Amino acid sequence: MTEQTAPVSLEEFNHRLAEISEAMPKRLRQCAEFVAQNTDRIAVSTVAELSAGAGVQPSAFMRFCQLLGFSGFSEMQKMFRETYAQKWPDYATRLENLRASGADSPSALLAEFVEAGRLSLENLASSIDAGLLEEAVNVLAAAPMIHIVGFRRAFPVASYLSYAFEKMDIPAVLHDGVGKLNPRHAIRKGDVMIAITFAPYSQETIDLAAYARGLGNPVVAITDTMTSPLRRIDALTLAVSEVDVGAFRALSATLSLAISLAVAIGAKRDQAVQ
Amino acid sequence: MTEQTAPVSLEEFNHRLAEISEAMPKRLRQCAEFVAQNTDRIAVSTVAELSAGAGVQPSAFMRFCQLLGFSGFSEMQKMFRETYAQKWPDYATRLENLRASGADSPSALLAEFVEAGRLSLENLASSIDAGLLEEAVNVLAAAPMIHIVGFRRAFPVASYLSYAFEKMDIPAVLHDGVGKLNPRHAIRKGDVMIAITFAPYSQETIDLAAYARGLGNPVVAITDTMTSPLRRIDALTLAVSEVDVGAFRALSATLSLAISLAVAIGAKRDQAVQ
DNA sequence: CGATGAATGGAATTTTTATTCCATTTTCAT
DNA sequence: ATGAAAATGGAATAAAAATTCCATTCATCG
Repeated sequence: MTEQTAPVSLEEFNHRLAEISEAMPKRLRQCAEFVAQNTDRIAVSTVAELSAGAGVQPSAFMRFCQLLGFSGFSEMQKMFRETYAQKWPDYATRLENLRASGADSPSALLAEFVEAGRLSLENLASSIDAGLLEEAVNVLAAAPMIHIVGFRRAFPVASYLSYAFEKMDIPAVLHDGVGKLNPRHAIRKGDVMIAITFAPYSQETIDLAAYARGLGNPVVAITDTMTSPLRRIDALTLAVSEVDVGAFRALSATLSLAISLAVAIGAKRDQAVQ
Repeated sequence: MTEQTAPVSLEEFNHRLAEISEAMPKRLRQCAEFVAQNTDRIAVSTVAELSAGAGVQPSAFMRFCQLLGFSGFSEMQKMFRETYAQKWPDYATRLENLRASGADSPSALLAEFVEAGRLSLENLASSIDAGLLEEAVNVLAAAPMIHIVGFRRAFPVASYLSYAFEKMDIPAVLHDGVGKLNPRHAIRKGDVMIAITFAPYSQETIDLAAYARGLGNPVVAITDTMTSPLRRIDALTLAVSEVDVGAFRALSATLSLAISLAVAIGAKRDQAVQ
């Protein structure tokens, strides 16, 4: 009376999982959640390991397998082991495969961007000036209000920072240019600004940063080179260089820097409060 | 008196195998032969299966494992399973250590995020379904208009896509929720939507995607697991899992996927025009 | 052509892992 | 609140797999 369907492929499996995982009791949903996020481990793990990962008892995991239509864990694992061969190759091989799938196929492109991202991250880690970064964190952690500005390619970074600050209850405004309002009046003396811009530098960002600097406020710049125009206004400059793919440039390194900055500021503030 | 070396990586393993397989007795050479040709099965097979495949007795296979320097088959298999599995398990621990050792300086944090970003990119490369990706590109390249929706943590991704499409002169609208206008009327039959959301999934995104789907329009989802609610509305789901640092999660992999998608769409459209 | 030591096959044993069962707790409708 | 049904945890049991052991075979050398 248990089985209705027994998924025979990954797609079927995922489909079924999505289909029924809503209507599951707590523990079983935990299993679904964990499995969805760690599908690749099923083939090489034991019930004990997986159930521990999901934070449930082995017996619960067992029931989960049965709910999906398998007779038990072994049968489910068997399905994954059979489809395992393709997933096996390691990162390098896999990247090769993606590349090989046709010069300008989406997957080949993805492989390029992944590689570029990894290189950018490496660069970032080795080129960042720890002293400058720490100084920026200190200045920002002490700020009564943080203003964030960044347009065009820098806007995703700005909005991500804004999101992170909101999550951590750190007062921050994102100057997003909506409605072409003049945002300058929101900037008070003592506030700190994070200005983000890359070549070709957007004038609005530079202007706003210059204005803030004119008030004597500190400005932290996230930009692409040390010779960026933000340098001229004496901003605390954090330089990130992204490796590009053809004419395109991703944001992996920049965003990693941004999130680190945000979390470090959050940590610092918490310390200060205690 | 058994062990001399115990290989700890695939390279070491292959090396050792080549090194000693010359001087092996018949049955053990059969094992070596078979293993060299079916390395990928080791992680997911039993001694019985492998020995049968090699045409020898389980006990012979056992001796083969020991000759290679392992205590037995289990130890050898463990090596293969670990090589395969993604490396995040000890992440929480590492962060603990970081905190404990007082090394939660901004640069240490940055190092963590960089590492997490690199792992996420690796995972992305090895988990993406090339077929699905291509399908998504095809659907989007043919769209008269692309609608992009993503809030909160997904918003940077959405805005980045919007920027990329603008650069490439691809008609696209970013539904940014400004002014709480009801954006549904902008969606026409035949348009395609890119919906981006991560747990905890934002209702607005799901609703809008469901609405578009209700019109019969295709929806491409960028989300975190295969069990995401977007799956339910039968969206073309591209799953990306980001490795997180403590409670925080960057966007390296997601953005790389997004930019690849955008550029691939641009390329495809250019082709079509010519 | 034997004697000796390495190699082998297969069964016995041990260990690990999956699965079931049931007492207890939680949830929910009444 | 109260009882019925569903869900859960944990231990008991069954099954499967790994490992060892030893009698037998095979190759080698005097």
